[in-house]
Amino acid sequence: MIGFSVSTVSRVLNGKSELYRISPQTTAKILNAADEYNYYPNRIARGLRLERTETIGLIVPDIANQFFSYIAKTIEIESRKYGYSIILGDSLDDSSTERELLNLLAGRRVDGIILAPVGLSSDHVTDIIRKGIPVVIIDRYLPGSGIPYITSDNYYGGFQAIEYLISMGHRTIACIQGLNGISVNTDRVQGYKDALLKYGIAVDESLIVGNDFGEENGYIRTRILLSRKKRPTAIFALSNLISLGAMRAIAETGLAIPDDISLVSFDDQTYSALLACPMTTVEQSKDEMARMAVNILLEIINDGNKNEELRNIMIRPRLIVRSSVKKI
Amino acid sequence: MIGFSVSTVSRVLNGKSELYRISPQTTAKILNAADEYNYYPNRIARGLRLERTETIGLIVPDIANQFFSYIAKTIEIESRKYGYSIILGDSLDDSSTERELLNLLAGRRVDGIILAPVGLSSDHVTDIIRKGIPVVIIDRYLPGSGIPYITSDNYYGGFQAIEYLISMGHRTIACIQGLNGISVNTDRVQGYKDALLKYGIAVDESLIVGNDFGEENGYIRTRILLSRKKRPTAIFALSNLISLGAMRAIAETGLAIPDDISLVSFDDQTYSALLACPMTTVEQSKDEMARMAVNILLEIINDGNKNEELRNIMIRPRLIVRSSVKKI
DNA sequence: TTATTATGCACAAACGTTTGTTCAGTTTAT
DNA sequence: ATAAACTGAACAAACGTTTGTGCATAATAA
Repeated sequence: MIGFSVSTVSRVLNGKSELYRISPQTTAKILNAADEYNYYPNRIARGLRLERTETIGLIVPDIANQFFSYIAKTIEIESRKYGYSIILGDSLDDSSTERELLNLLAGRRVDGIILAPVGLSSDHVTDIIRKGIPVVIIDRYLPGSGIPYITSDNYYGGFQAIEYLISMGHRTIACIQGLNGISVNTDRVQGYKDALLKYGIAVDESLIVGNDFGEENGYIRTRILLSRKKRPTAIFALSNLISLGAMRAIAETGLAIPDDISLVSFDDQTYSALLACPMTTVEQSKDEMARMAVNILLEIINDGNKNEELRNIMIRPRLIVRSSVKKI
Repeated sequence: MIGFSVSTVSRVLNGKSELYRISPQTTAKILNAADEYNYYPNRIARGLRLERTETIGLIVPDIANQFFSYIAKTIEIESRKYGYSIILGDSLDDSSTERELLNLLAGRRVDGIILAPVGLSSDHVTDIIRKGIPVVIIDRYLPGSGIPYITSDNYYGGFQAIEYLISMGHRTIACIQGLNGISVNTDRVQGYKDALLKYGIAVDESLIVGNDFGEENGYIRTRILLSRKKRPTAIFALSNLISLGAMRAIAETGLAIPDDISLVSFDDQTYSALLACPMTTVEQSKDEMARMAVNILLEIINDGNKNEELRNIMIRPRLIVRSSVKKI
């Protein structure tokens, strides 16, 4: 650069001047020169030497889904505070793509991975962890895997929603599920069932339908539900996409919310309050989930996660009552 | 690994067996071993040696905005096809954050950057390009900078929207702008003005308000517009966020769309059709924009962008007529 | 049989950092 | 005046690849 050895420059730029007894004059000269030439160290070389890339992999099933894009935003901002960058992967709600992304990120030597998993199995995830790359899971958890997670208390959310519907006089409440078997879904459905039971309402399994968190599932299942002889008075949609589909189906059938049918949805969205009928939703604290994910992951990266109690977190969601439920 | 030198392994794994006369037996052995031990080359070391990280930086003003998250999704998927990963940066609609991110990405030695710029100036971008990192700009363009861009034909979109409003009998049409001075905004407003002029309607500058693409701007400006003595019969909102804010303001004022006031918005959204009043929007082809951005960037990365005509692209938007405009 | 060519792989340098160690030159203590 | 301790910076190895080159051994040609 300007006559000093690279080692000296490196130490100065890393703030280790006095640790290695670099004179203040030299330090100043190097700092100035770095500034003047707009010099930024090559992070690739740095990563190779340090075996640490200051990079976090983020895998979500659908970044275009506002639930995940909102989380991604907070994760990016929070990570950057600590010098970490985000490598983004969209698993397209597909297990094999998720697997591919995990390997890709491992090859890129990310320091850790935040994963919103798509499928039911956790083998490919534990494979990655065995390679020494810490993973924390958000949104869902993989029971029995021992992988740290941050999720909403979905049982509580489901329970609250149904309790509210019951308090509004509803007795025939349909539930349009997401992917069966994953924790998010199971817990919400369990909350649904337990709330019904608490008020002495028998669970009608035929009212629990669907197997996908997407819009199409919401649409199709609602069409079918609406064509039943004994039509439910309310629908509990387990995702924002499902509720979007449900709304489309309801509108196409010529019915109105909440007059003809009531609707409660999981996941509050920017537009929830502005819909044809402002929607009553179960709001998950995405910000908190994202921030905790980053902080726990960094803790594991840096300290190996001795802090056992930080491994599994459930955040209580909140019912936002608007006007998509009719009192009957 | 299994008795062969690293160089041999490298050549085999890169498919250069016959080029370097590695015997089929050796090739097979190495391939098997790599598979068995689940070996993936260290992309950091690779990046250092190759001076090519197969990584693309993506900077957007707000990844939680569906417009950008949708684009990000397509960019990620399209890039991955070619072996590239995405490093995501959210500039928070803030110029200095954008600058910081550009330097960060340069330090991380991304092979190229796709940028949806926030501000008016292009100096910090040309700095990056001078460092040898290709940049392509999406959504907007920076006039005079010579930086390749892919954008919607915003003039056309604005023109179409207003022409439609006029055909529905509207004469007093307000326009809530985004950030003044940037191309997206200027072009849309120019389309607005020229359409009015074409039909002999004088442009009333006091009807062109606002200076931000966010929801808050839409809200405030609409509140003010609605309180005018001579209330406009229609509002043209230059972004989806602005229209969300406008809707909130209209609802709070106790008015209804389209009976009391008509609304046309830029940017079609998943929920546009499902709003209180299904919204008439100017849809931008985000998919196409994203895919072209990736392909043009890769072309520049690989061939240095000899192909001059691919540097500046305008994609025609499409007016989707729903029911947020009343015939008067 | 000997010279030539072909075959199959290993060697070593380089990419740009970080960091333990070395080593002059200078100051302090005896 | 000499030995000891300190000061300030350079040297060199290492991180895991890729790739030009070298070098045996085997196959072919003369």
